[in-house]
Amino acid sequence: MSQTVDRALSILPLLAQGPADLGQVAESLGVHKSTALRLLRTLHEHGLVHRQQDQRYRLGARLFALAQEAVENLDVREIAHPYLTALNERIGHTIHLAVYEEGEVLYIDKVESRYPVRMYSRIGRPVAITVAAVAKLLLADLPEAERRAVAMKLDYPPYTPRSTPNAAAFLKELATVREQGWATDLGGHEESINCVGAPIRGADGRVVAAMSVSAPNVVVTAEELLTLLPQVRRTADAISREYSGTAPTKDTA
Amino acid sequence: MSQTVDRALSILPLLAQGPADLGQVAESLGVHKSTALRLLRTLHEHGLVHRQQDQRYRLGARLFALAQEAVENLDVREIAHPYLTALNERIGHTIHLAVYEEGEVLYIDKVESRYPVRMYSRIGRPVAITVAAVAKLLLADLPEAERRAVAMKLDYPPYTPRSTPNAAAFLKELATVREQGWATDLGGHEESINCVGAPIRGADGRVVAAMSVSAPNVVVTAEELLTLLPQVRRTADAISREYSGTAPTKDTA
DNA sequence: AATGAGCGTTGCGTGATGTGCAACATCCAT
DNA sequence: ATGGATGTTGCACATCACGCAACGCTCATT
Repeated sequence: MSQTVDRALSILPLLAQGPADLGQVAESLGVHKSTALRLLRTLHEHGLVHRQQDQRYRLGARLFALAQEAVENLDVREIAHPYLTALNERIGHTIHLAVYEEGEVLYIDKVESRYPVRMYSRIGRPVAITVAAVAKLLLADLPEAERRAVAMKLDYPPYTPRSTPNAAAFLKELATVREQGWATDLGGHEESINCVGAPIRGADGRVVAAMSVSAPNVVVTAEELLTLLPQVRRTADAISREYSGTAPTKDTA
Repeated sequence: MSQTVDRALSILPLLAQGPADLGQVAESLGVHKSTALRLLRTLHEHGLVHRQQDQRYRLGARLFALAQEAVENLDVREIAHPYLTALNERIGHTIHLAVYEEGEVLYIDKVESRYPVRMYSRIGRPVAITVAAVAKLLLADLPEAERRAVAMKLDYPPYTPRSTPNAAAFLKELATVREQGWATDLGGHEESINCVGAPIRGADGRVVAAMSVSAPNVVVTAEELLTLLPQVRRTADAISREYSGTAPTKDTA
């Protein structure tokens, strides 16, 4: 890996948190100001970084454009969206769509309870990977080796008493999820929130995305939420069929 | 400018056009394959590029996550404020900045006529949503469905004879505003006060905020106030550019 | 005004670091 | 089996990125 590029790219997440001046960037990277300046200039020339008139640096328009392209390349999202809104109109609760990439699980779409808007709320944020239903679905489908590797190097924050406590429990849960073909998160992230989720599969049977329905238990109990599971699975299957081409392929090749 | 970083960043727009394999990347950059490999690896480690099953490279979802995080941490108010005070110093009248949130329109900044001091008189308070210029601008940009839903469940208080009387009239007004890209409130809230406003847009073109200039018609007539429209729009556009990270400065090219 | 602190910027000598090469590893089609 | 196309590795060279130190600038303080 290239040191220079590595440093330059490390600036991006830094600036994503908010504007920063040259000194702050240099300090965060642990390099001399002149070095940071050169890196920032290069990023600036490519439009990834923008300089506001107080001279502080921010992420630039080019990065937003690239992000747009990147998400357009995730064609699962495009295909799934109408199904998600349709399901949302029937059952009303919040619906998430997530993908696994490079050790992370990311929300790539969200349909808010009630309104079909607010699409850009928490989309893009990494998921609470050890507890979320969608995360379990995505990780459960990884090859044994990678699954173990990922599970081992995760942290297991005790969000609630029902959070997944450690790697062993997580792997066991993943095995269950893998077998039954659906997943839940019953108060594992926030005490009062329950989720049920189902996988979306590509033509080769591999899980390419996962969707879930979330609701606070003041609105529906966990048991009631589970009665929605068939609808969630049917929706996920419908998306899978369209994504992998119209033919309702069954067996994993 | 750093050559290595420059080359690495040049890969991103390349991949934005679609997936590419190592050879194609190397050729496009005019470098040896091994060099391209190292750059791609570094990008990969930062999650900016993703390797799909056929080993070709494409843009990574991390880009999306970064952009998302960046916009969440962006503060329109902070960015807009210097522009608002600058405009205020030129034209003197009261200037408002407002955003839409959860069915409401809220003032988030205000520069008082005459004094460039920030007065937190009504900041944070909901706007007279059926008549204010900023409210029209913000609601006009909502998706059709939500716009109708909001318009329907609003009250239409007859502040003055010129107030918006009902949902139908309001929706018609919103259509006009949407089309022309600016809005007015001519005595719709208080008989003697007129406003002209313009939208502030984010990188994706969506309206993230709206600004307006207000003046009592004992100081300037409605016609005179309208002559300020170009300045208001220019200011709003400048804020939009700054907000979305579009570089206004051009020198070394 | 004068002083100084803080910040961004510049030019430069040094050597760490990125570079291309060539050989190797895989895979697939012939 | 054989060849070609593609991704990967290790290495010697010199390019290119590094930190330093000095400069210019703005702003606040005296």
